Amino acid sequence: MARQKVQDKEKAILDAAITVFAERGFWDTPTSLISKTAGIADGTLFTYFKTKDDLINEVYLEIKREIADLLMKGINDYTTTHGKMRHVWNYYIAWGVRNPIKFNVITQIGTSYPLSDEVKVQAMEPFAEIERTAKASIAQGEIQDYPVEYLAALMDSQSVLTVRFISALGSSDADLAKYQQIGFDILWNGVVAR
Amino acid sequence: MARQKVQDKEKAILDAAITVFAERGFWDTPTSLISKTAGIADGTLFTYFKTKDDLINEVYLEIKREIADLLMKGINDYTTTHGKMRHVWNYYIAWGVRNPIKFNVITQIGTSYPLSDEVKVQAMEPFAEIERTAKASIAQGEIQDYPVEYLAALMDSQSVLTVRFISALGSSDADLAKYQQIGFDILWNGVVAR
Amino acid sequence: MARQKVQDKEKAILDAAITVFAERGFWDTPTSLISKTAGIADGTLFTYFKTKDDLINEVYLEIKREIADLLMKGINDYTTTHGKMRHVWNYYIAWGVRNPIKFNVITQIGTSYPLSDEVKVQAMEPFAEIERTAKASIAQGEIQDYPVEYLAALMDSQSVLTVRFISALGSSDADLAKYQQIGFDILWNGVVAR
Amino acid sequence: MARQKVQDKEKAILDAAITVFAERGFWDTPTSLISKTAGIADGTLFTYFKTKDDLINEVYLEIKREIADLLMKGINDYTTTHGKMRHVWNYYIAWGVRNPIKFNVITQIGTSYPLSDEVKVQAMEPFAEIERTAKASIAQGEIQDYPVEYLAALMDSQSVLTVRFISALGSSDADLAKYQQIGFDILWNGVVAR
DNA sequence: AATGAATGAGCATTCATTCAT
DNA sequence: GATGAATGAATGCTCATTCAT
Repeated sequence: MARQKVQDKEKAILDAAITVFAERGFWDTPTSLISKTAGIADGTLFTYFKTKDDLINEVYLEIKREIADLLMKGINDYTTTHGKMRHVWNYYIAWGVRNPIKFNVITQIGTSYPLSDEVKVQAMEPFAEIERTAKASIAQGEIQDYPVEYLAALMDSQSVLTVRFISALGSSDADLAKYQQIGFDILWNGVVAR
Repeated sequence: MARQKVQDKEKAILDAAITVFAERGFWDTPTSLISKTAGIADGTLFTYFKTKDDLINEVYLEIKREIADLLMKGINDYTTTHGKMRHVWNYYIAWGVRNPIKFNVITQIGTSYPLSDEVKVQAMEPFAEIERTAKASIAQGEIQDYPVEYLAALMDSQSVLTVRFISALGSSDADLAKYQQIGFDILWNGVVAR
Repeated sequence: MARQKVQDKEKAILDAAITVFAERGFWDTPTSLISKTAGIADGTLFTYFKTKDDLINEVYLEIKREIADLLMKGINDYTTTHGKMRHVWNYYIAWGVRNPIKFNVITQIGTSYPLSDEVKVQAMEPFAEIERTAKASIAQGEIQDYPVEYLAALMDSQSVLTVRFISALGSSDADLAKYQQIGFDILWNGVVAR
Repeated sequence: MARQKVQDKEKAILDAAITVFAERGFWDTPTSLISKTAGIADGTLFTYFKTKDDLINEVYLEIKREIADLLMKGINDYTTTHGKMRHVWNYYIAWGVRNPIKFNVITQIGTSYPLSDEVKVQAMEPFAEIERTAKASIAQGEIQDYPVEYLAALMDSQSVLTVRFISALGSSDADLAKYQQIGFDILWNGVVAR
């Protein structure tokens, strides 16, 4: 038996990519720098990812999955829409602030890289639960009857902004807590029916 | 006369850059394509912009200035905070929907290009008036006492999202009007004191 | 038994190489494709052929040997020079037309690959009988007194051309017969003493 | 006015390519070696030839044109088919023997490179006159009624072989004269009606 | 012996920038 | 100032070969 493709190595490449992408932006990052950072030979990268494009898509998916796992984990401990959304909001903001590198990388890729449609779809899937919750809430007249897609996009964009804001302030626990609160209040007050 | 010609050429380069950046993303756009689109020789571009980086920064500033001019123009026709903000909001959304090329270019540059600090500062300046308005409003207890910088960032991110949303729907006048309304309502309800 | 297996594998590699060389030209054929076609692992190829160069040389020899076996087999059924040459000519042309893949591969290698001298010599050996026949014929005054090496080369080049010509026409039996005849007539009339 | 593309430089690249192609075969020749040999920067090669493929096709055409010019020049000094063909034969053989490098390169490219159809057609054009002569001769019953395409191919392949043979012998004037004679005699006797 | 992951030199091509004209 | 040919470093990816398993 020859050496087997090791998951460790794939992971190492992904991690290296995330690190250097965060530092220099992926447009400016040669694959050779990723290999070097991962501690492997230039050619080896391509046994794990057929092209640089594949690697970027995979980096994106990997991080999205990590986020989804985190956010969906405790979500059913809550029964109210407010509770569920608050949970998602808080965890996402906290994750973003605590993982600034990964956070930068997904937002960067998301906004300025032509991801494959397949990947886009896969990246959305895990968040379906949130949309379901929102729809139910609208149906009950709890939150206003705005198109859910707009609300989803809104929540996403506002969370990104909030993470960036906290990061710019220095990512202290106090700021995290403060803007988790402010951000969510604005969002909720903005959409709740009254 | 000669002066005129020169300014024309600079403008031509800037316009060409915006066009091709929108089409292919600026990371993927060689300066030679910009020159060609502008109808000038490859080398000439560099007598107007010392480096490609300078050009990108200038493109960004140029568009930001255009937006600022537009938004600030009629702002003092309104006396209330609500009126002023609504005016800014509506004009910005409409401008974005009607100028998708320029809109894409600034958001693209803004999120994935390392702009010089100087340019970032210059780009903010024209929007100072809005911040002043917001501060006054907070002082009067009209809108809640949240940090203005956060509010400014919020308004910005939400408007970008809204433009994108309308564009994705096809940019009809009806959608424009609808989401101008929804978006502003959510924003205002989110921050207003009650 | 194990011996058998080994020989089978070497044969499998050679066959695979011929197939893919014919399809894509050997300059454009990675050894990995040969391994894959042969149903073995990349590394295994190199236990049978030390380098790609060795493999190419061996492919060449293998095919040359096959041709030699075929041509020399019935040659002594004929007693006249004309009969012997006609036999060789006809069989070679027919073999080339019926085995276009192998035919292409040897001509391709022969004209554009730097074969080792040793291989060149080995490839010639089996055709010695033909040269002997020609020499005898010259001695008897049957064919003209031209250097045999030139005659041998002539016969070779003309047969290659003839095979290619028939192949280009579609390799029908009628064309095969027709150009076997024409080609040989020209050749024989060209060299026969009168 | 900027520096203009100089014909000298294009010529220098073509010459360099021919030289190194002859030495190592074009499959094994990196463009960087051609540039170096031509005394230009790596990138410059691509301002004259868009791709390596273009360069190879152009090298082929260039040499074919040179040959055509040479062969067609004095051809109409002769009135008989025999005279015309002899002229073409002699000049071609002599050119090949005196220009072994170029000669190797065209035969190499011709037999093992997938030339564009357009180039193949262009390369044939100048030799149309020869085919016309052959056809006329057949019509008069001077040479046998074999398909002209076959005859053309035959003449070509036999001349290549003859050049190679003379070259292998050392390219002396004596050998040149001797095999010009032998080769043509065989060819003519092979096809002439009797 | 067989496997196939690992290696890293090598390659065609691109492109921002320079500079002779 | 304008031009566009020249430059050469940089890049994504390939592939013959090695070698740990």
